[in-house]
Formats: sequence, C-alpha cells, structure tokens
Amino acid sequence: MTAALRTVSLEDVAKEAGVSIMTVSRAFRRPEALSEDTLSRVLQAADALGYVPNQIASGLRSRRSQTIACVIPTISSSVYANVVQGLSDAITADGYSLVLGTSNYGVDEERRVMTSLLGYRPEAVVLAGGDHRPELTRLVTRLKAPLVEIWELVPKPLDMNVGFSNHAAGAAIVEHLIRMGSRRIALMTIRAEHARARARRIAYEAAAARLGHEPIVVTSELSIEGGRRGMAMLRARHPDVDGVFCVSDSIALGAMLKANEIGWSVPDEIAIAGFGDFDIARHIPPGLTTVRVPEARVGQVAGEMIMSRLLRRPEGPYTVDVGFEVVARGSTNRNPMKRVRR
Amino acid sequence: MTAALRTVSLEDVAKEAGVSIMTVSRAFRRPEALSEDTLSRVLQAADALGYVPNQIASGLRSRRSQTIACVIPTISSSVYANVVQGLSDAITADGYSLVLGTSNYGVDEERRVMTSLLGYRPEAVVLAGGDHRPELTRLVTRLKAPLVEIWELVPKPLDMNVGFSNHAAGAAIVEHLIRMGSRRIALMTIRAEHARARARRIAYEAAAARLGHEPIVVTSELSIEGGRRGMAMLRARHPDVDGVFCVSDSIALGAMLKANEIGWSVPDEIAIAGFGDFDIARHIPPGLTTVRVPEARVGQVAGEMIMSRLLRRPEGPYTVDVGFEVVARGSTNRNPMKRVRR
DNA sequence: ATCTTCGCTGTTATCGTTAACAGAGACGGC
DNA sequence: GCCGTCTCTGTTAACGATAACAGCGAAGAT
Repeated sequence: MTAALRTVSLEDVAKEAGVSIMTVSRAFRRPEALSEDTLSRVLQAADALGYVPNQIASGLRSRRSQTIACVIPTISSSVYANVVQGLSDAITADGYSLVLGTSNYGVDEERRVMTSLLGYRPEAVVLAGGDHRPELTRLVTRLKAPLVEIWELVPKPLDMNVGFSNHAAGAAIVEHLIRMGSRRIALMTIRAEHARARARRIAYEAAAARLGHEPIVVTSELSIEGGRRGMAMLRARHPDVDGVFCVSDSIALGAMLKANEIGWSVPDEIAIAGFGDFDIARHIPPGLTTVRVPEARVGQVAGEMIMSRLLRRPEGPYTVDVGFEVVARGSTNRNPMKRVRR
Repeated sequence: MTAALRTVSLEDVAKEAGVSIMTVSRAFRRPEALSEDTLSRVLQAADALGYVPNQIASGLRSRRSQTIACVIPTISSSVYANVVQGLSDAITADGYSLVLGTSNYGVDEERRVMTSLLGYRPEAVVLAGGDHRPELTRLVTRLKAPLVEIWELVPKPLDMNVGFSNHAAGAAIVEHLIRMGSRRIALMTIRAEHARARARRIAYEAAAARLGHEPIVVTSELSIEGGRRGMAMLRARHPDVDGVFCVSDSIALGAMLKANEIGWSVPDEIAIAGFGDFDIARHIPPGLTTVRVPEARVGQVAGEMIMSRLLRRPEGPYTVDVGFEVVARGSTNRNPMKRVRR
C-alpha cells in the first residue's frame, strides 16, 4: 500500500511568505482583496513550493466540489465520446472538472455507478436518456442540484433536458425515403432495443401504415457485420422491399456493402438510409443518406446550462432541442436529375 | 447561485440508528468489525435516509481520494475513447473513479488541465505519450503517486508505461508492403506530426533507404477527405509508386476511395496500408491492410498496474508492451494465390 | 480632535470523515 | 477470584481549506 504523502498546503505557503493562511487562501480566490505587495509575495512563495489548491478540503468546507458527475452508456461510441467532449470543454473554462462513469446501457449499472459518483458531491449531474431506476431518480432529485438528461428529448424530464427527438428524426428519414420514391420500406434495428431505437421504430411503423403495408422489421447487431447479416436476411425474406431505414450508420454501411456484393442495386432497386452521419457516410460510394445530430453541441449546451445555473442567472431554458438534419446523399437518390450531396 | 445543500451525513444515520458516528463509519468500511445486530440496524437506517458516503470528507481525512486523474489529447477519437473505457472498467471495481481532462494535443494545455486535476489529489495519474512540460513532470513526480504514460512506449518513462512501439509497428507494416511486392513506397502522413506519427515516419524512411529510393512523403489532414486529397497529390507527383503507407486508417480509407475513383487499381497498381484497424477497414472492399493495437487493453493494463500498486503487492512490471498486429487484407494482396483475410 | 469609513490582514470555528486510542463487558485460564 | 484477551463500541483530534467576524491603521468627515 502506497503511503499517502502530504502535499504542499496553505500553511506551508503561509510560512514561506510570512503571512497567515487566510491571506494565502485569498490570494487564489479573491486576489483583488490583497495589497499588491502581499499578493506578489504570496504568489511567488506558492510558485516556488509548487502549491496546488486542495479541492478536497475546499470542497468540504465550502460545499462546492467544482465537480460535475456524468454517466453515459459507453465512451467507446463516437456519439457519447463527442457529447462528453463538448460537455468537458464547456465546464473546464469555469474551473469545473468531469467525473465520468459508464453504465454499459444498463439502468442498474447506471444507478450503481452514479450513486458511487454522488460520493464526490458533484454540483451537477448529467445522465443519458430518460430511463432511470426510481432509486436513482429519488437520490438525484433530492440533491437539488442542476440535473441534465442528455441525448434524447424525454417526455417528462426530471429537470433540464438537451437532445433531439428520435421520433421526429425517424419520421423525417422515412419521409425522405418515401419522397425519393420508396413504397415498401423495411426497418433494420438492433435486438435489445433501447428507448432511442424504439422511438425511431414507432415513427417507422406509422409511416409503414401510411404506405399501406405491414411493418417489415429485421433485427441484427449494432455493427457493420450486423448490417451485412441483416441485409442478407432482408434479401431472403423480403426481396420486394425498395427501401430500408437502418437505425445506425454502422448497420447501414454493412447493408450497403452487402447489397453491393449480392448485386442489389443501391439506390435503384433499394434505397438505404442510416443514422448518425459517421465520417465514412459521405465518402462511401454512392454516399449514405443519414441523419446528422450535433453531438458535441448536446454536451456543450448541457454544460452551459449547468454553469449558467451554478454561477450566473438563476434561470434559463429547461429543455433545448438541438435538432437534427437529414443529409440526403446517393444511397436514396432515385432521381437522376438531382445531384448527390457531398 | 444555487444554495449548497446539506446531504445526509454519518451523524444523521447515527442518530437514526441510535449509535455513534464511528459505528456508522465502520458499517461501511469494516462491516466485519460490528456485531450482526448493530450492522443491520445501521445499514437499514442508512438505506432509509439514502445515505451516500461523502468521499470528499473521507478523502480529506484519510488522504485517499479514490480518484485517478487522466489527461488525454481528445475523447473524440475512438483510440483514446477505447483506452479510457478500458481504464475506467479496470478501476471502478475497486471503487475508484476517473477524473478526466483533455489537452487537445497541446503540452501547455496538458500541463494546465492536469495541474487543475491535481487539486483533487488523485491517487494516481495517467498521461498520454511521453512528451510533457517540465513543470508538469516535476509536479507529478513529486506526488510519489503511481504514474502511467500510455499509448506509446517512451524511451525514458517517468514511472510506468503501457503501450506499443510506433517504430516497430511502422517498420512491420512497411516490411509487409515490401514482402507483398511493393518496391517504391510512399508515406502519407499529417501536417503537424506528433511523436507517434514521427516514429512511424522514421521507420518508413529506413525502409525506403533499404529499397534504394528517396523518401516520398505526402502530407495531408487526419481525415478521409485528407486521404483523398493526399492520394490525388500522390498520383500527380509520384505516379510511379506502387505502395503507400498511411499513418491512419482514415487517411488510408480516403486514399482507397480516391484510387478507386481515378482508376488507380488497388492492390495491383498500388498497395495501400493503414493504421488503427477501424471497424470499416475489414469491410471496405477489397479490405484494408492495417495495424491493430489493443486499445482498450492499454487502458485496462494501466488501470491494473495502478490498482496493483495502490492496493496489492507493492511492485509489478513498470513497462508493458501490449504489442500490435499487422492485419493483412486485400489492399496489399498482390498475390492472387493468397486469400484475403476478413 | 473625535468619529466613521475603508482597506487590509488575522482569528476562530467548522465542513464530514477517519486514525488512534480508550473503555466496557464477556469469557476463559489458572 | 484475578487477570489477560478478545469483541465491540465510543471519544478525541485531526485532515486543509473557507465563512464569518474581528482588529487595526490610515484617510476622510464633521
């Protein structure tokens, strides 16, 4: 067991500078309250000793941990990685730090991890989505701290909410498929559907009903390989479809590659749409039509709303819809007159 | 300014259970030291009140923050996202949490951010790479806390080091190109070269010398679009090359797509190799030859080494080479006899 | 000349927890 | 019956910072 070593404290700096510890404390927190002479002497002493203010002691006494707790499903997904990046950038300027946990898409794990993070007495809490264990809901609402649910717009936010409507996005992309000429559209989704995928499915089902056909749903895994398999299944079971909405770009990419292999012509025989606008989507011929969500902006707005509540005006918007954009590319471009968007 | 509210403390639980606060503290930290009866009474009271141990107070008194500070260049890169995921997974089991910061590839920003994180008195520190500001080096070494430099193997680690050799990986992939028949090989790299890309370039230059030609270097941006541009430049300036090593899969993908567009046949006229083994690399026809690094494992091993030093046996290995793997696929498969690896 | 105000610095108590030690019974050995 | 040992619980004093207030000159007001 490594011995826990003492680091430089206010007292050490105070001795070095020949002042009281309170004066040193003020040198960092309210420098304008000190005389120029004292201030420079203190800062010089602090610098010489390599003093770094102890946030733990400060947090205990002042009840301000300068910390924000965030639990997301996973970091290994560019979606959440970008959200976290935006969040982190938005709060560091004000001296706040991010304490991060991952739930691996499980509500029990989310509760466990966030409960443990609450031990650090974060001044604000960020959770993904709107589906949480009631025990966790009780715990975080009782904190009376700013709380943001991110990524999807939820029906009844606990406090603040930043994201976009998966239902609207699903409806928009299926609408796009229809407008481009598809009349029999399938949905390719994932086995264990979470709230996000479910909302997209519901929008799809409504559209299928309007087209006058039963929903055609293929389930697979969330990967390129999953998309390939899904496409093979679709070809075998429903060769009559002329459009497919994949709930993720990974799946759509796999579907597109598989279609190419088996000679199912995209977009002439089958149009393909994805979700996420991954980097590759615009580059893979003939270009993948998809939905783009401003990921980093979700985190950034969440961070700004939190900091606004913590430091500035007490009130602001509680729900922000960051929107989405249907990016039309070649994979749905049935009309040879229209140019492919790059 | 939000009022900082009091949360449930040991004292509240102690009153509720009719014991001293020390007994409550022990119920969480050394439950075996209490009688069964007392323990259950305390736990029940804690549960009823929704008590979450205050890590800040605990950390202050015990000098153990249960926190590990980590600064990486960016989270918006699957590489670091995976490393962080592995690290996070490895430490949460022991009750530790990750405090995360990003440097955006700048050593000054790295120093600034890590210094701020040191305020939380982390029990261990994780930094990316081996290039740090001397002020930061002084600060973190003086902590006497476990310190891990991750991702690349560095010549003189400050303490522990987990990663792989970019030089060896670069040499291996160029060697593979040569073995597959390339005789005039170009390097496609990025403008602002960091230590990683530089090590790969040096390996490349040695190989070019062995082949008996001057280094042929094209610089571009780290993106698919950058790869496309790079490939166009290469075609214009060096149409005689028959192989290209791209320092990233993004670039290699762009290069491959561009080659396809301009009718430069891959792999027959030009072999292409990338770096990173992104998901798409195996799926894009004819399959992209690349280097696979066990990203999550880097984080996991770093986490295990730290926990080992903090909680268990005092000593273990100081440097771990997680290695890499050249994944041979169609983009370098000049020999029609050999099957493409999927 | 005295009072008030202001700018600057110091003193005291406290945040919630744990390290260290102290004490009260129970229990068994001799 | 005395003493040591063991099990369980409680008391006291920190950890390093800050909130709140106190003090003390100097300058300005009356």
